[in-house]
Amino acid sequence: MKLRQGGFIISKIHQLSGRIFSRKLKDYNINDINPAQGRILFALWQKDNIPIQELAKKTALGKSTLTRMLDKLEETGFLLRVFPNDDRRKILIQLTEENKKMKIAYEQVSVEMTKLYYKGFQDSEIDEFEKYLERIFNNLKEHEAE
Amino acid sequence: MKLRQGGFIISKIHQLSGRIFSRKLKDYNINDINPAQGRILFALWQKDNIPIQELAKKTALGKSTLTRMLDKLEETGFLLRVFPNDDRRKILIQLTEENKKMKIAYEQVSVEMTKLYYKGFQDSEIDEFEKYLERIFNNLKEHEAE
DNA sequence: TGACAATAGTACTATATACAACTATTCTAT
DNA sequence: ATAGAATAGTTGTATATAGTACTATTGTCA
Repeated sequence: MKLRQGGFIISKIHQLSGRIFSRKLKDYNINDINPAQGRILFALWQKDNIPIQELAKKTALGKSTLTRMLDKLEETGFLLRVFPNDDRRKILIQLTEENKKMKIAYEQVSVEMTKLYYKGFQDSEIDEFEKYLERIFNNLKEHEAE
Repeated sequence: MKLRQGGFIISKIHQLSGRIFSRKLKDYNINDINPAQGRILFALWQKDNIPIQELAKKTALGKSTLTRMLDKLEETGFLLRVFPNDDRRKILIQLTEENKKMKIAYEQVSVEMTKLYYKGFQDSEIDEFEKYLERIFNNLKEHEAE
């Protein structure tokens, strides 16, 4: 079989882009958000009012990581823990109004990042690429679920 | 502009696959190799006798991370630091015979991982996907170099 | 209906990784 | 020929993230 190194390259991209991203955040004076928190917010902006367990799946972060990061985001006032009546084991995470400024700045950085990422790509290529990524992610998720 | 989340998914894949990979390593009783060390060896298997700086680029790990991981890999006997005469700032990293057993086992796990990753992919799709990855990695590297 | 399994979240602790500051060496431009 | 810039690597310290063990709650099936 041919030598495949997709995973190797993905790790490298993750690490390199993480460093670039956090430098960009600093340039925008966003100092109180780390990568994990960014991912949490990003997931919540798409849909909030969800339990921690679901957030863990959407961000691919560990539960224990979630707990800590949510603590901090709650302290900063970006979100709330809400206790539903139907199942008192669960906790729902709700965004507050507070995070809207953050969202705007953060998304600006994301756009810059995306431009850098996909420099020289045509839209159709990006579409195709991201479809591949989804397929891989699903493969891994299925494996985890077993 | 359309919402792009390539970076977001890549981070998730990185994290998820990291966890799966390290569990697999455990199953094969490879306990003394962490992700960074795996990446270092993987890079060295392709070409050794290179300075640390170059390894940093090839693995996208930080210099200081390299120092520490190389210490451990040297302790375990998987590699040597060699001091060239022409430039005494440099140190070359050389593999020892010792790591061959490790290499075989590690590559077996890699193959399993790759199968999982690319489940349902045709060879041509993998080729295309990995080309995209390389392009993105190069975009980021260029940006770093500036 | 009650014992035991499953699920949700948290706390403790260990590990992975990086940044910034440092030493040693080499390059460069006058 | 030498002062200052650049490069290679290391060390001290800070942060990110996860695994495991724990508590509380809910589901299940004899």
